Amino acid sequence: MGRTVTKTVKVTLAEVAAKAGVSKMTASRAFAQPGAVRAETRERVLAAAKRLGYVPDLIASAFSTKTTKVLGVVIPTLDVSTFSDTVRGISDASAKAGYDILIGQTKYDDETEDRVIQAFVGRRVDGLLMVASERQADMKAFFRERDLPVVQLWDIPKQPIDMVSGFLNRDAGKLAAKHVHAQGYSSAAVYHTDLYRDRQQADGFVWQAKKLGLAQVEKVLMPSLETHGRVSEFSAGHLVCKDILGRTNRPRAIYCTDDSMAFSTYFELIEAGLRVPEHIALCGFNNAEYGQYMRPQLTTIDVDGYAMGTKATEMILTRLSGEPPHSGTHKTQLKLICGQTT
Amino acid sequence: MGRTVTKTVKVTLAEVAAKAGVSKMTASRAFAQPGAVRAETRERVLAAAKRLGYVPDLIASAFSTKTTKVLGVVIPTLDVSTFSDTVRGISDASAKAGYDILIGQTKYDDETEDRVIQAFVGRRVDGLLMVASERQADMKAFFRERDLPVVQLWDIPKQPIDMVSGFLNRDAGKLAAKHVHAQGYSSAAVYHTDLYRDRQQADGFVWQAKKLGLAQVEKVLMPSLETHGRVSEFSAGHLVCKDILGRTNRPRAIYCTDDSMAFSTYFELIEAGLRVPEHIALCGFNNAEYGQYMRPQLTTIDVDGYAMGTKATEMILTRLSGEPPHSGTHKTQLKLICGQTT
DNA sequence: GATAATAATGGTACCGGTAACAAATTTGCT
DNA sequence: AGCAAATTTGTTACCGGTACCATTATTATC
Repeated sequence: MGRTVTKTVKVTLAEVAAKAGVSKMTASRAFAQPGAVRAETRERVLAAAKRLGYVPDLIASAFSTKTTKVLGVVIPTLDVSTFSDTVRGISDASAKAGYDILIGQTKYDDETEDRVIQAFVGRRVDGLLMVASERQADMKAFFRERDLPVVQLWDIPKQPIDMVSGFLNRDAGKLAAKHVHAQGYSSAAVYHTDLYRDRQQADGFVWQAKKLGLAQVEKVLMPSLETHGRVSEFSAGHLVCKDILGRTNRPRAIYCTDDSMAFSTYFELIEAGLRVPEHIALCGFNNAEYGQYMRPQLTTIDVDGYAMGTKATEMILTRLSGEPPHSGTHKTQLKLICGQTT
Repeated sequence: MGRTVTKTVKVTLAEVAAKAGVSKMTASRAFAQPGAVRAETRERVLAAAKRLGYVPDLIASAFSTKTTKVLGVVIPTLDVSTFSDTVRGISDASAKAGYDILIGQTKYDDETEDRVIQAFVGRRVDGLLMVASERQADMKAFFRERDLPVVQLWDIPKQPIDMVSGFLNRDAGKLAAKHVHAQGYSSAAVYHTDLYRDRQQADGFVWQAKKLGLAQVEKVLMPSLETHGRVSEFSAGHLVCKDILGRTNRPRAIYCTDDSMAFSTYFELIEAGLRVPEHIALCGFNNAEYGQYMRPQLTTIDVDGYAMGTKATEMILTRLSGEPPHSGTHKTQLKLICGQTT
């Protein structure tokens, strides 16, 4: 009983065509344009393909058609859950349309970002979805020359590269401030990181709070939260609490530019003997799931990251289909989720 | 005033070569094998490339070399944070080696899984990293034929397809049971979902608990936690608590096969007037960050998902480099993190 | 039944790199 | 200087699909 080593190294379309007794071209059409081939012929080709275990070479196809059916997703980091819903939205929407996605991290580093973008362009992605970074104007020409559709996410830049699916981070800060004011708190502080988006939120918060006449408003920049190469805003809670306790006149309400920061701050405050919201009110950002299941439920700002992702993908796909997109900018709605911490 | 449309459609290597006054081949080598070209020539080529804005076509390169420098990552879902550390590990390790990653979701559906794998194979990925699913034996031949390295993650299947970077889910359950026993609790229950990995953990937990002589051990399967297409184990807390309260003889300790379940259960229990761990001890799984920053700190089992990802990637890369891999299976260490909920 | 219109199929070239080998140039050595 | 060895550069073919156009088979029309 001889062992049959099936070295089916790789089956090409030519072999399928030969087996089916048709030309390569007809075999190709049987897959790509089923309507352009007689039903009987098509079935013969498909049967042959199945029998031989043919898997079309998408690289060769991409090489020939100049279309990869791949989208590139550029995000700062996979560390935090901030972007996970967005990526999920992109993935779902892409999959539905038969596209695959390449994901690359910039690590908040310009050089790395360039490298990732360069790589994706080199891989001939059909479109690029990237979380907006501060430096974008100079890329505009680069993408336009290549006729590569781009959507920027998580911000609405003043000078967008191309399309946008995001929101104004200043608006998030403003929304938080409005809520703090509406709840009747007369002083507040916003704790934020050095990230562009967070700084924008902090600015918006202060601007709005002052406009509404809050007696005292502060903006507190957290030091770098990097611990052995990882950034975790959870670790900020300790610092936030320490800062608050160290103040002579404590803010009555605080806004943290991320739920993870608000979350850890909450427990630090409780441990320090302060009550939330009786002594200090607390508002986070991004509607993390844990915040909604903790008790008291965390007040936060919901960003529909999933919709932001699907919308962005749809914009790309619409552009690729040749139709003119309805609008180059899609604004994601922000929603304040009032929990029990304010 | 005529509008000058700069249609720099695409610069090819041939154009760069012409500009530099060398052959295509020499230009190619200037990039791929810098040592094989005279320094002066190389610089001339690189200068020409830069001047023309040349971006190498990685599709053409892949087509020619039969090597894409892309790895495929197949995970059940991007919904939950379970796999995010692993993906991050894969991404980091891949990027370091100059590889890019395609990510696809199976949605815990066999057909979808097949489609994703088929697509990745069609895209000629150099390697495949996939979270182990229950059905794998039949794929073995498929991948071997194509000489495609595969690593399965998050489990150590009895009949692995190829390489493995994971752990025995039964071991996680056992570890939890040992801890529960060591803490002196004499009865326990494990709450788990219908997922294969969770069932394995539950089995391990019961097995070990019984072996250690716990008076009473129960296994409780949670109903499907799907809500408008999304699975969230956070929503299980309510059910877990209700189940516990409904019992005549409550388990003294409970193990949830995911931190999100343990987390929401904790708050439900507290709200129901039970104290943790005085009335009921609680142990989760997967060392989610929020669990470590909440107070009381959640007892959990740490899986080094990041290392699992980097290790898996290294196994693939080693295989691709031609060296024989040290071992086909890498076992990720499990570690019990004792918080204050047990 | 003959011709025109339409549908189905086939032939050829090409996408942009690189492998493999050949040719030319430089270097080392007596 | 002269020749072998080593280095550098060039030539050709090819990877596996698909676009484009030519050809053949089928159907419709009078």
